[in-house]
Amino acid sequence: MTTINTIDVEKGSIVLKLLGDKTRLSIVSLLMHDECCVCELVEILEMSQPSISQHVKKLKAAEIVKERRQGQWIFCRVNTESEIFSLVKSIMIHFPEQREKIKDLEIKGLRVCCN
Amino acid sequence: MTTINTIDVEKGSIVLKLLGDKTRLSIVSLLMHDECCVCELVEILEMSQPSISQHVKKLKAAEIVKERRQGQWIFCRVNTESEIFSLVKSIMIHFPEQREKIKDLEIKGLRVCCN
DNA sequence: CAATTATATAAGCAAGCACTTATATATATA
DNA sequence: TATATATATAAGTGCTTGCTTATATAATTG
Repeated sequence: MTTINTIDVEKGSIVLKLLGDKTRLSIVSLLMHDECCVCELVEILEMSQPSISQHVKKLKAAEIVKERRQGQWIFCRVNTESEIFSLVKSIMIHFPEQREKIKDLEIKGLRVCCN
Repeated sequence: MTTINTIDVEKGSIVLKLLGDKTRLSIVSLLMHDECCVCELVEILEMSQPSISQHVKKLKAAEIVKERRQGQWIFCRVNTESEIFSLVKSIMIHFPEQREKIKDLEIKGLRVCCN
């Protein structure tokens, strides 16, 4: 029998509250399979840059996502080293993949990492 | 390869937002292994009756929990028939079991279903 | 160095939320 | 039928949240 490391309710509820927002859930869903920079998220989600920036900041604070700077861009990805990653992963498998959204960006020539 | 029925972001974020509250997360965690009536939740969580009642109402509206009236008591349990149950289950396995909380109630003679 | 592009931050605001207190409803029982 | 117990609901309140606009910072490029 396999056992899972449990997360305490206090910490877990913070993660769930953060993922309980459509925009943030979409961001994490996008990042599950690809690295994305903030400007790509702005493009895909059709939201203002400050709004996306604030959401990413919250996700980072909760260790749900990680950032990496490359030149003027900040690339975001899911923080797979975090204590809460197993919870995040368990949740995200229930949502549709977003690969096409990123494919669409590539087709439009708006994908940053293609430069 | 096994596939999972996906949930749309709109619907899923509602579930996550609801579970993103410490009290509601505790309620669902308690209900994962036992049926409980509202007054037992009030006792265990040490919160006011209206507050618990309002939380349960929200969980019911989102089809996370179900109710069953027996006399003057309303017994709550997790709605395992719901479309979103697989998501709920995936989440709840990450939190510690709450069986002892209910055992404690039994010891104190406050368990309703023992009557 | 000036202009451009990407991102972050600050301040303000309207909506949502979780509680409270007071009261209503529903069932059980003497 | 009156009282007690369980639960629901309504209204009020302060805190939180997600956006907006404006501005700051940081890296790039001509």
